[in-house]
Amino acid sequence: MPPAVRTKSASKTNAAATKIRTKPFTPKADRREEAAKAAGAYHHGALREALLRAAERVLERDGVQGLTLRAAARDAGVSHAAPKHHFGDLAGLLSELAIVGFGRLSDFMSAGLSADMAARDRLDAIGRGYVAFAKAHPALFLMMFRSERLDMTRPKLRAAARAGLEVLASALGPMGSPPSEDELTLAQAGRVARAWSIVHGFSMLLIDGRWKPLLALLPEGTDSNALFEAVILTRDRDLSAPASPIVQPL
Amino acid sequence: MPPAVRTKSASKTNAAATKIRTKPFTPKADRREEAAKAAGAYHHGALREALLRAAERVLERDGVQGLTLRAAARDAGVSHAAPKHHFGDLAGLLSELAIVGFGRLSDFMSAGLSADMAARDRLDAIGRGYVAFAKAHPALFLMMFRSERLDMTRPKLRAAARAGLEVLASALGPMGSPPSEDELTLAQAGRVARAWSIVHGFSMLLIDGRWKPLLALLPEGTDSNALFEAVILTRDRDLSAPASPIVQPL
DNA sequence: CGCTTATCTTTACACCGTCAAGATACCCCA
DNA sequence: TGGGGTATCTTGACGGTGTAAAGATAAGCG
Repeated sequence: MPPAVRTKSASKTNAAATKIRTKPFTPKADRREEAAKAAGAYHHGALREALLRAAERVLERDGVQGLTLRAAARDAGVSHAAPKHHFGDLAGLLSELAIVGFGRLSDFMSAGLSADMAARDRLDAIGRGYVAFAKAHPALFLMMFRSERLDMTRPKLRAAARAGLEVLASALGPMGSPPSEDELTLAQAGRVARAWSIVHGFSMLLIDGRWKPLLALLPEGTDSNALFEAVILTRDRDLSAPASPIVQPL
Repeated sequence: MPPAVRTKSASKTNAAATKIRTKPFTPKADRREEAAKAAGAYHHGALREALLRAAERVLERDGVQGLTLRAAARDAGVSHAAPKHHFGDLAGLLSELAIVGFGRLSDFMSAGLSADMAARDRLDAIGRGYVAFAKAHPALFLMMFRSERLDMTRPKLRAAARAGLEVLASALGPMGSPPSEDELTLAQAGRVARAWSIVHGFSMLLIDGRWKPLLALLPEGTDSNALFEAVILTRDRDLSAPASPIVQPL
């Protein structure tokens, strides 16, 4: 990897570099850790949460490549091996962060919903929320869908990832009840998969900058939001599904 | 990073580890480099192409995480810094590999086409090719859409990436001529973006294993191909576009 | 034949993840 | 009240990585 910019707070432990000292390390309590930490204590007290916040800061600052265990530890003001006790390894830290990310994604998806919306308006709103989340937190979004760096065996992560899918499916019809207790028709699954593919593919390509050539062919000033609205407008005409308002209020 | 498995060919230079030797290194010509290399020569002769092939082998063997400059050099049987001269840095190697990947993706997309197909059949065939490529070369596909590891300023890479988009767009109507010379209506762009989003999102989620929870709810034995066919079946009914057979034969 | 240049190796450095050992502080129970 | 056990955090080490610089070799060409 390239030297990984290290945008700030690099020279933090080299001041007074005497090796002999009574208190080891003196972790420089000026690092803003709200009040959860006991102001310079050897034991941090809330290092786990502090590391998660630090990891997210690093993610937003340096992107998905810049988020390393050591960078998160650095940003939290602790030693490079401190995360080990709380997260085990890098996949552990990323997985925990991905869990909170999926929660936030669900919030974005249901943010534009109101109880009196028609079924397809609900779907549109959820899709807009999905893309808005990807746009607001691109690095976090990418990280959430990089299975090779996550630990997908963690039940809480699997559950969090599945919850997002269910928010989406909830707008397309009853997805737990109809034929048998928990069997889906292929047509139902196709609609869910289509909806998810559209919003996910659009988001991925947006983050990766792949819409730029297309936007360049459009009238001056057309942005990605307008493009996504155009995608929505060319929607399926045949919601031949029940389309009944069985959708639970959410 | 974890020790990066290093599946084979690890003990290759430690035999006869005498530091004094007339011929340095003796790169062990048994590495199969077809005939392009002069059998153990100091100068490889075709190292650039050999490194690209080696990189692709590593990619298929160890995934997108396992592909490093040193791993590619190892697999090609040269020293770890050898790629520098040909590719500059890691982004250079990955970019060159991505270029051949985009070419192959285009081949997959047009593989199922025939001249007498209706417009929407062409679109379906192209989409199936897109997903088939992602399934056949998942690691390469992922790498092609990881802009942070690529060098998107390279004109050849930009052109290669754009070519894929144009194959897709060619099935949706004339995308270079209609209103002005090179302006697109928002509706046209919306159809292109929708089609690309669907196949790309489906592929990404497929590689990442995100369809498993959905497939588990479907009748026993339903695989991802069936799911994608279901996605296609719930297609747009309104191809209100010209739908004329202006599409060039390709 | 000898010089120039392209190609490849060697060495070195900073950063990475992870492990093992040690230091410290908290907690709980005697 | 104190003391031991344990959770937490630091230190140091190892092999991995990308990449820069310097040296060695071969190829090409006058």
